[in-house]
Amino acid sequence: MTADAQTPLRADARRNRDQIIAAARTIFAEHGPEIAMEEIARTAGVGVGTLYRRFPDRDSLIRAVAVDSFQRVLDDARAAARDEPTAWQALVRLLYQSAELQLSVQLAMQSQRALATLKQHPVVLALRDELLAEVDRMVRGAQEEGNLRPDVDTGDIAQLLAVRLRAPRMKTPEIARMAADRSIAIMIDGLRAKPGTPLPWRPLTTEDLVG
Amino acid sequence: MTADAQTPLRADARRNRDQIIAAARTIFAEHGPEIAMEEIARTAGVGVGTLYRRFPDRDSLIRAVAVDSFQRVLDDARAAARDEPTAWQALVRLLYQSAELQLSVQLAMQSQRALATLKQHPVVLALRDELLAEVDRMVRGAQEEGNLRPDVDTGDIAQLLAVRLRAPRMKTPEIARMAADRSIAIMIDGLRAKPGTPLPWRPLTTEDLVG
Amino acid sequence: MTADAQTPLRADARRNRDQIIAAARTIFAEHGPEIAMEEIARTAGVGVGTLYRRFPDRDSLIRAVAVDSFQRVLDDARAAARDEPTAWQALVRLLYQSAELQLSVQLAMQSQRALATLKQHPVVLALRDELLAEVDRMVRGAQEEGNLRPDVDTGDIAQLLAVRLRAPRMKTPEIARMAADRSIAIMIDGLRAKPGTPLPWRPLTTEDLVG
Amino acid sequence: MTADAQTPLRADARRNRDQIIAAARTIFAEHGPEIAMEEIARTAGVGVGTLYRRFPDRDSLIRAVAVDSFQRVLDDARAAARDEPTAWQALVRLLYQSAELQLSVQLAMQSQRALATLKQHPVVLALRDELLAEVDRMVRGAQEEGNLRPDVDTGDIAQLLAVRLRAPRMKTPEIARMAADRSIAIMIDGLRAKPGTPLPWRPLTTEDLVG
DNA sequence: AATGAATGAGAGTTCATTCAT
DNA sequence: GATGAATGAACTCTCATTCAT
Repeated sequence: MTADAQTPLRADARRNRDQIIAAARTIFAEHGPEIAMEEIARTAGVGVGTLYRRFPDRDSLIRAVAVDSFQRVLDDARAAARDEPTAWQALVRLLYQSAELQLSVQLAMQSQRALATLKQHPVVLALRDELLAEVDRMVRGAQEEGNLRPDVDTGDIAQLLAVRLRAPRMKTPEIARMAADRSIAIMIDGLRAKPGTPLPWRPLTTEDLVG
Repeated sequence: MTADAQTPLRADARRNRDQIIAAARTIFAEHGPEIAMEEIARTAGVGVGTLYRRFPDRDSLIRAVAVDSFQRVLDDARAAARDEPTAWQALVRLLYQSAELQLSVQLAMQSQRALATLKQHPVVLALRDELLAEVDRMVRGAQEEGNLRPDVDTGDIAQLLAVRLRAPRMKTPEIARMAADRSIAIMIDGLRAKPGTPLPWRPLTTEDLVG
Repeated sequence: MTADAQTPLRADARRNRDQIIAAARTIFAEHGPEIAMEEIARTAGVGVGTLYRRFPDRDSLIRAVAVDSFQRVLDDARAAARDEPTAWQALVRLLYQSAELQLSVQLAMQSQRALATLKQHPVVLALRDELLAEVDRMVRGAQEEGNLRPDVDTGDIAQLLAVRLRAPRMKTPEIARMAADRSIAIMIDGLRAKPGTPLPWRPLTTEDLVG
Repeated sequence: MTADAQTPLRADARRNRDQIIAAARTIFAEHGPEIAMEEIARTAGVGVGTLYRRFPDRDSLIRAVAVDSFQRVLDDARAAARDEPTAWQALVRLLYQSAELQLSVQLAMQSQRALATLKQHPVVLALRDELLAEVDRMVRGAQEEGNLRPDVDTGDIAQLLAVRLRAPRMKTPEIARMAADRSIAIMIDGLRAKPGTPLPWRPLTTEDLVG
């Protein structure tokens, strides 16, 4: 009944579901989460009726997209932790790869309603917590390695991760890519363990974020 | 200050106009530019009719808010350029003060429609260009001073300026303030003229932004 | 307080009132009686406030225009009765001159509301009755003269009078004029006392009209 | 029958569409083309949403009603041409039957906007032209028969046809019927080929009408 | 007394969601 | 199960009328 599959859907139903989520991802990213449901259905190549059979209301669809998206970031983070030689490098890679995160965060940012919706959803919260735990491990590791300045904490990193999502739609995708990479590089330089200036206030922890 | 003052409005009309823009600023920031017009009117303490007399449609109101907002950032930037001893310090101050910019950028980001609206509007475009010119001067100055790393350009700074708009609505305003200050501080450290790592690609210029 | 002047208005007020009625005549004829009040005020060269001071609501203005218009037709009818040598000629002249009647009848025809409004108004009703009485006299006279076929009555004439108002806006005003004159001429030929065919039903009297 | 049948509508949709047009016919005739859309929907027994799905805006509905109405008059005219022994009798019958035409003409007359709308619509224009062509044939035929006075042309007849639309809403439907029949009879007598008086100006042709 | 700004009820239109086919 | 038609609440915008200047 809800997005979280229980009975393993019939093959065609499964295909529909996937098409719908894919369409919603794209179209939410482009037009925000208030886009007409009919539009999403059309893009997915199904009727509205089918959309509503799968996702009983808009929030349900938003949640499904967010879960899907968070899951991908989490996978990225875990792959980075596994494959990179140092925690610092894993962190750097995660920051560079944060593009995917953009979607979920954008969803949340673009509308109060979407935000509220996601904050209610246990699956989304669980995934978010897992992601933060992963980043937390990297932060501690990188500080122990001496690569990450000691006066930051996970909350600070999360802030920076979120940067990627600003993307004031540049002239071309190439420029957008450059812009993102460069601003992350600047931030990474600012994160290295050879502080130019002490940071103001106090390190932000995971706790500070969890609203 | 406003976009199209022609006949100097009657005193009460003027007051209403200002209240409406103020209300729209707040409420756009909080709920995005699709919020019901009635809501804005109520917040401003006027009837919908009055709102519509002043701003014939939603776009017109969005434009007015954006102009008002851009004007303030521009004022900030000029004050910084005038009052600070070095271009670098002016730049740093502008980055810290960028909160105001948030609104206009958010407006543009939150909806495709708002973005399109603003890109059409000559006054908004003119203000944007003036602001970029101001930042451009600071960048050159700070590089000549040897305070700003030479491998960045105005486009890179504009990217960072836009960071402030992420604000995943922290637990409390105080934490939000801290978060903002700290991420800016990290970026500023990354900008100092003692690069840890060369930045990827090439410096982004004003040209790269003007889409 | 109502349209029917009591205290002889101040000269400028009087001028305003006349301008408003004149403007309303024109604009009602062109756009129907639902036209925005503001439009009428603008055309009359006064503010809405002034319009409302003179005519407390739309109905009141409609009534005033109708009275003004009926009065002119009545004047025409009386002049015809006075100046023409025979009743038949007076009738013919009235039919040709009926253009003015057009406005009031159009007013009534174009909207249910206007019709209801006018049917309520004693002054309008009185004028209408005086006009019908005048036509009635012509009809009897023309039948006694042997010029008008005996199997018609005043109601039939009133029907024909109303024809003038159809005017499906011809190509040019000249053609419109021609069209009106010719259809009236055809009808007049049909009215002459040398019937081609007996008319169906029975003569329509004034009574049949008064709804 | 309808303007733009593309996909053969589903049975229920078809039924709704017909009900809507029927309701609109009635209610436009009674209250003019500015009547609230909701009213039409209620009369048709559907929701506003359905009305708007079928006819995206008011103009679109007005056009559909006009097309439907014109089609009926055209059918009448053709039936008359086919069934009546002489062109004169066909013409007489058409004049008497012109009640149906009333609606379309009223629509056009009652509001500037409706008129403009119809003048744009190719289907309406085509039907109008076909109707005029039909009348044209009758006129020539009746003149050749010697039944119709030679100094009139199709434009004159069209004028008279339009008479039926005046109907200053008589006391009862019976009286309205009588009034219409009688004024047409008078006009027909005026049209017979034994002119009492030469008509003024010159015969009006189809060309004179096509504005 | 004249003006035009303010108001808010109401009309037009869209779209999330339900339901008949 | 899929589809798209129907529904009506919600929102945008207009305009008759009132009221402060």
